[in-house]
Amino acid sequence: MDDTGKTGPEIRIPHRATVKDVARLAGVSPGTVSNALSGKRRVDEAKRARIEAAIAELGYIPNIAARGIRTGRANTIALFSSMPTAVAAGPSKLGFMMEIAASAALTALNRNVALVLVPPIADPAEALRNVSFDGALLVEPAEDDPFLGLLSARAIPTVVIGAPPGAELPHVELHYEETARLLVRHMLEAGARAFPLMLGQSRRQSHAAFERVYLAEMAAAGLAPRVVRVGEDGGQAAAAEAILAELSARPALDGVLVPVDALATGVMEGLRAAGRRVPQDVRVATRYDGIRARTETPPLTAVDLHLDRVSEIATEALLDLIEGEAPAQFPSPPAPVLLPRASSVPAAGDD
Amino acid sequence: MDDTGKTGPEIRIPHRATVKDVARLAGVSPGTVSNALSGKRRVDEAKRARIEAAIAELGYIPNIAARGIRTGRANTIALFSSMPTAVAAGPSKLGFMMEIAASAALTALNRNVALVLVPPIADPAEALRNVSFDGALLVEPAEDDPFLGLLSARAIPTVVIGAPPGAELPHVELHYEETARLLVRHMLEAGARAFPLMLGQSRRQSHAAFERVYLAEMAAAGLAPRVVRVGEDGGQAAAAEAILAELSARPALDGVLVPVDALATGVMEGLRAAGRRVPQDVRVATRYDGIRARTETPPLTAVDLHLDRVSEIATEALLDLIEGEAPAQFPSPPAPVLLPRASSVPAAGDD
DNA sequence: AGGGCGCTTTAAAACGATTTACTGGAGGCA
DNA sequence: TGCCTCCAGTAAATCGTTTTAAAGCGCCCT
Repeated sequence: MDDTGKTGPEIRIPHRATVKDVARLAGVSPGTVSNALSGKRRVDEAKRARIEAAIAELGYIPNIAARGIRTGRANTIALFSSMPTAVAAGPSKLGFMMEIAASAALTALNRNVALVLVPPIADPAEALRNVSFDGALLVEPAEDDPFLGLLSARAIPTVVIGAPPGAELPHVELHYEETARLLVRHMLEAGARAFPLMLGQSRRQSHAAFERVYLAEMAAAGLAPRVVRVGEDGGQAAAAEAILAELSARPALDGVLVPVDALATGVMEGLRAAGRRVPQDVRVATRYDGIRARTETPPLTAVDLHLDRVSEIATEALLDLIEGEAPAQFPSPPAPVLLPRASSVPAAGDD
Repeated sequence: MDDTGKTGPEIRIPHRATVKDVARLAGVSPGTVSNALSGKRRVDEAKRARIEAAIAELGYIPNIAARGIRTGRANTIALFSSMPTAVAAGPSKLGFMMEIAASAALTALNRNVALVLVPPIADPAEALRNVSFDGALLVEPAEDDPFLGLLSARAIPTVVIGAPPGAELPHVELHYEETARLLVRHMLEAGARAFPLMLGQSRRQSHAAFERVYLAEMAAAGLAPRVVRVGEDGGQAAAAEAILAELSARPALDGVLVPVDALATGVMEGLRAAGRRVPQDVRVATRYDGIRARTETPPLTAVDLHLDRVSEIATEALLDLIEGEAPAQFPSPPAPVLLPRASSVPAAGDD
């Protein structure tokens, strides 16, 4: 350390009060203060009053780290996203994750637990090393999700939002099949007859469910199915390219069902480039009703997934789990609701 | 504790490895392991290798709470929002805060620090008691912000986004005046002559700056200014009511400048109810280019504040501050950019 | 009166890391 | 060779809290 100047905080730090200070001032032992605070054991009413007074006078705030070392609790839960940043962060950096985060943070804090945000970074193990938490909320993990392995290897309580690969973990449904059914049937009702399903390449339950339902419904309607897979890392641009290729191979295309909203943006871009009109020539629908769906021109038909409620349920469940309560059955979130918009429903005057 | 059943986790917890275990396996003392890990002192190359091996074999992860108790660091920063929930959370629970949160979380984690989200709750002191952090990011605090007092009383390093009341704290500019000037001049250029400025009632720097600039620019243009204040707690509904009252008192109104986006939504609602067309009869513009501005019909003219970059700068500054670096001058974020939209710019065919 | 019971209180151990203070050995210099 | 310095290593102290084990006290019952 060099000597060129008085660097660093020379400010007199007010020696944040400890439980010892409180005990001394109240004339009791530290153990008693602890008991008064936690309510784990009876403490004499008069003493309790003196303790309260001392706490107020000193402005005492318990040191959470110190408590954590003894109790093994961090009073913190983590929210992980493993989606590739091109999709999760995207141009607007909002969406899915953040909608869940806001609701989870509020729910957790109401139970005196803080929520930490763990964005997708290069090395997942690195994240684990720098953040301490009692449990994790995992959003729509892929089959080979890097966090999933780490979390279960460490036996960290985890609640999945969506459906866990393997169905081993407690999870809160996002009603994949029902959502898929809503959208496929809507496309059919909107008059689409030759519409591919465009999915990301990562192995996710939601993709599999969409594919399953799509194939079944198309078969039932006597139509030829077609599934297109796009590398999610490429994001929007890859989707635009893919839809152009698709158009030249199958010019009769009259719709696209593209669940991932970032890819939907790309599809719209591609359609515009190819001179196809939405919705007159091609119907488009996506899943998540986020900023992308709403601000496209025209706005995209999507589904209200009730993410705030889902997140709330998942957070409550995780906190129960951490406290050792049996996971029991989670309340099922409200059913998804279709939000028909101009991208699939021609307005009266359109042709 | 009752005895009705084998409750609690009987699962054999794998005894998470500690520094002692690592030391024993590597044949050194715990202190040496600590030094190897932190790099604070030289350690023999051969020993270091054995330690690395032991760590890998045991899957050792340092206990952050234990470290924190000794070093006084939590390796965590908090993001506070004190905005009333009716505005900050609103129907979509997205927006401003979350956009900042996403960017801050990423920046922090790149420096091995976690970000915790502290939503506005009833009792701010309660929040402080349950979350431990080394520093705080405070977004656009009001004059009498409840967190502000608590944070400075505890001498917690804080960086304000926006401008701090009293200019005491380090902060990152949101260019209030420049933003206000962009918008007022745009309204004038768009042909508005009788347009009130609608503000929330809370005492914020941004409101004050908007008012100052608005009054000056109107005076320069020889126009009569008019400032309307609306209780933010009422949110959207209050704004709708206010604009209706304004319309009946001043039927000549031909524009509204309403910086808070939740209030802007209310204004649009009120204008629709009154049968005024936007933008033909009334020009409308707001500040934050969030989901509300983009999804209104017509979409609202707004300003790109570069929140992601602002948040990144603020987070870096806070981390430096925590590490004792002189705050120095923060890099100034990019200048705000006007985003003219249909709410203030009549399309070619409109009349 | 004395033993036993139940309750609150306290002193001390424990949690898992970092930091301090000391030790022993290697090497340099006279 | 003898002395001094420097360096890496270890044992022990330390951080602030909770928890354990033991002690103290009052009271009832016989």
